[in-house]
Amino acid sequence: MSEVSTSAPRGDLGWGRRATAKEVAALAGVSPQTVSRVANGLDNVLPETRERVLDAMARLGYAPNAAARALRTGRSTNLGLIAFQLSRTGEAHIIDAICSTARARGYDVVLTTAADGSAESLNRAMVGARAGVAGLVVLGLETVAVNHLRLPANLPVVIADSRGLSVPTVGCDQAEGARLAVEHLLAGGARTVHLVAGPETSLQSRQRLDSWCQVLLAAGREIPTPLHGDWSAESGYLAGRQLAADAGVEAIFVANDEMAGGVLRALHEAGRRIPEDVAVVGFDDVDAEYLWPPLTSLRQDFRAIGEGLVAALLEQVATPDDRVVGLREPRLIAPTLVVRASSTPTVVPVTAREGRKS
Amino acid sequence: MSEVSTSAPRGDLGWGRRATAKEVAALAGVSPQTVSRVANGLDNVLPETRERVLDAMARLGYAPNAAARALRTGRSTNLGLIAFQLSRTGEAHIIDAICSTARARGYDVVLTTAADGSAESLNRAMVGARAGVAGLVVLGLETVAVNHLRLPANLPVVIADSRGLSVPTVGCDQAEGARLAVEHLLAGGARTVHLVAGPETSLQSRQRLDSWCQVLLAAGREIPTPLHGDWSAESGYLAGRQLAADAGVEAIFVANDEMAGGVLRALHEAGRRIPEDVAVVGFDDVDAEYLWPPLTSLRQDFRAIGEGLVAALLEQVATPDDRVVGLREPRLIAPTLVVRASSTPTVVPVTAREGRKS
DNA sequence: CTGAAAGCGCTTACAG
DNA sequence: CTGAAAGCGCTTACAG
Repeated sequence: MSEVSTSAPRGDLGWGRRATAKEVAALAGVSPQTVSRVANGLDNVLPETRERVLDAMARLGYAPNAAARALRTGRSTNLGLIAFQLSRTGEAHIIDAICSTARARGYDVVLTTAADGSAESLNRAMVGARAGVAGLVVLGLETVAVNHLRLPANLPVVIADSRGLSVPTVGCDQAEGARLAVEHLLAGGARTVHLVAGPETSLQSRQRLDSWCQVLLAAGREIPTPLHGDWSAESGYLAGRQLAADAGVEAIFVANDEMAGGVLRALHEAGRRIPEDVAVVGFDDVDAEYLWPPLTSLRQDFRAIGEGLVAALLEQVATPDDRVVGLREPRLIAPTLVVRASSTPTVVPVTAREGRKS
Repeated sequence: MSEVSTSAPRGDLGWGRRATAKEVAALAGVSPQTVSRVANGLDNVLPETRERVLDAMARLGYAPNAAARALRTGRSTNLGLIAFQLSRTGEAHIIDAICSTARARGYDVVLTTAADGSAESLNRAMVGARAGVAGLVVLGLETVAVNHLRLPANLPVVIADSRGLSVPTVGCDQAEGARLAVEHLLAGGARTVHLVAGPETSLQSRQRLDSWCQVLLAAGREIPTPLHGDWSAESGYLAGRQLAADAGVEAIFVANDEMAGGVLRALHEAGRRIPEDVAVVGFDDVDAEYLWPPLTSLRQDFRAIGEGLVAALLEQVATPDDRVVGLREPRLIAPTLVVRASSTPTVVPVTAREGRKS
């Protein structure tokens, strides 16, 4: 570990020292509040004056002190975002959408990661995150025990994919997704559909499971015992090995794509043909297209979910008092079924067959 | 879209209104700075007094106003984080590590997403992000034109995976990774190794390419024309189809796992056996284990990279003046080769063969 | 169109 | 161990 330590001053001031409006004012020969007007883009400034101020700002590298502004106005331009397992499937996509939407609306996003999706973990994260933010977006609620969630008082909050909480919610229509998956597999000729669900404590998993169950019931099919994974590919693999050992399994609905990847591997290893012997459908449509065979999956509109969350939150923020304007039906965004080769032998990418049409 | 709009007041105050130290002080019968002492955990407070204050804080739900504190102390507890394509492979893992490390050190992370990895895009993001943060972590620099990067003056900055910039750097040892990949494939018997690189403008891709080239050169092997993807699975698929059409291709090093997924699909579709006909190695080791066949890949220690970035940044922040203490050799974190079935026919998961040992 | 005054909530010396 | 005073940098009325 050889470390060449050199000094390379970047100016006369220490790190934290930055030009103030007062200094800009002095340089431009105006008062501080004229600087403020220019900084905030107000139009009651003589063009010539504005020029002088802008020039002085540029020369001093001025940027308004966010803390002072927040203190004075009482408004924060920070939105708290609580998430966990960013690397998991859809979470990163939603965060991406939240960030760009927030920025477009003039807000910064303060990201706090929770240890897991339990109520305790999220509560802890919310305590840390609530200071100095205009509102809170909570992602990754993974618990059925939503009543253990302690929401900060006096702060707008939206929670993705929750239910039964008195806060606005935006999320995927899990039930609709599961319905599409099961009906697609039944339409493909399977007598029934096996399920690899998420953790039993997961709200989302529960919703997908309930819907799966209802659709099978409505169709008068046998309802197999669902298996539970933890959303990881490995857990899907383990579940897949169980299902691969059962010759009666004709179709599997897997509650997310990562687990579906594991299921596919287990089926390959057992020599089961996909989809001829077993048809598989995943959920999320992340990386599904380049699994082998390409995985039929439910595409979530993560961008719409992220945008919807920010919109619902800012609606609250804009409300002068503390009425929960958004206490309403959850806003559900329907996923769409993207059919690929893992569930139908006839679906073959056209590009892949060029030059050797059968 | 039926929306039930109900009012549900959560207290007498509007959203933004929170208890102040003054109010806590009045309730506890002390002065505001005693409240401040308690809030900051100073020990020069009589235990009995502390109790009264803590009680009052709890009753009013007091939390110090972050903006006021930041303004007064001149210190920010925010770290700016600039990233793009959070959903891409390793980025989310690094961000996760950065968040938890930052929080453990008492900092919040303000996340800004850039449109892409170009110098212009990152410059724009930095302008927005530099206000009110103690320092900046820049992720996702994807341009070879690092000299177009305009770093904010008077602000500590660390950039992941950069080179030739006068700021501290922590990143993956790309050259070492590529070396391991190529040598592994050559050791497997391939006459040479084809490359599916990232974009030509990517610094990381360039480093992997250079190393690939050098290792082949040193081994006296033919150097095939590298193909360039854009890191996406689809671009890997397109490159894979070209390579699959060439019967001379025996081994492929793909610069990330997503593209490798596309390459595998193209090889499957062309009927090439993996690894008997073509051996494949990816990079990042994200989701590699559950591709089919399981993909040999270079595992990056994303957590170490994230922690290293925060550590390097806070080292700067702690420096009283603006010397760049960390202007040193980049801190490189070596990836490790995880060998799986995509590169060696002998590697078969033990668990998968239970009960039918050949 | 521009400026003097006041204050957001906190913490840092300084007294006692 | 506790409190009165001052000020961080900005913006919001209010004058002119």
